[in-house]
Amino acid sequence: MSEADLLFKALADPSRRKLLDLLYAHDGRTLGQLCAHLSMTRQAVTQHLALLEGANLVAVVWRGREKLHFLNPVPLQQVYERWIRKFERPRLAALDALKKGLEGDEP
Amino acid sequence: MSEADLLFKALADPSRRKLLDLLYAHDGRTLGQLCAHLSMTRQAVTQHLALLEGANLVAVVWRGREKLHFLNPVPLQQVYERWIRKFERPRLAALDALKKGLEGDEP
DNA sequence: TTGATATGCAAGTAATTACTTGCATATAAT
DNA sequence: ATTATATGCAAGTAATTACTTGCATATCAA
Repeated sequence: MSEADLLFKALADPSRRKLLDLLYAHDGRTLGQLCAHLSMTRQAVTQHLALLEGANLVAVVWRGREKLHFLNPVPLQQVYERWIRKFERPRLAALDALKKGLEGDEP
Repeated sequence: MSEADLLFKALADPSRRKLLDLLYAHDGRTLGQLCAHLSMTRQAVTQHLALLEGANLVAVVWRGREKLHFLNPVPLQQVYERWIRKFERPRLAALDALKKGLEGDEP
């Protein structure tokens, strides 16, 4: 699976986006701390986090028996480069023209 | 379903992202033209496009029996505002510190 | 008006995804 | 040592998603 696929799939779920927000608000949380904010089992959260790790959006450090989670914003920058910046503005002129009834193929 | 949910779900599928790319390369294509680039049935493509429309990423205009598809980049800008800009850089300092063995909770 | 083209609608199947339950292991606290 | 805490692993279920097949409708061309 491509890097972009992993990324977009990771972002596709509201719970996973919430996890990113939680880490944004306070980086380095343990699994247990993250679980406290979501109403699902610890396992479910673990699986969401695994996906985020797979997309390289979250990095992990063990401290004793605790697993600390850190946000990695780099892949999001790549989304911007590939998917946002590229699509910036100019568009929709053609649509407007059509809607105004020009309806043609010719200039 | 929230607007953001629709958006991220729409972007989660590679075929749908390909459709956006196709429209970026050449806006205003018909359904048939789009189908020619994907190896799945017309119905499948229709369903993908419906999702993109639902996320407001694609707008449609009928010309006779043809359905023309246009890219709308505005929602992508919103993704940027909410999900990229916000997460810009500073991060990961805490992680680096930990990895270097400071391992502490205190400043 | 007949036939071909462009598309829609609806129900079904197959694959994937989100989430759970149950048990196991390792670190920490007493 | 014993118990409690923090987490992992694995298999199962339920829901969702991607895609198909079959038939219907509307526009265009001859």
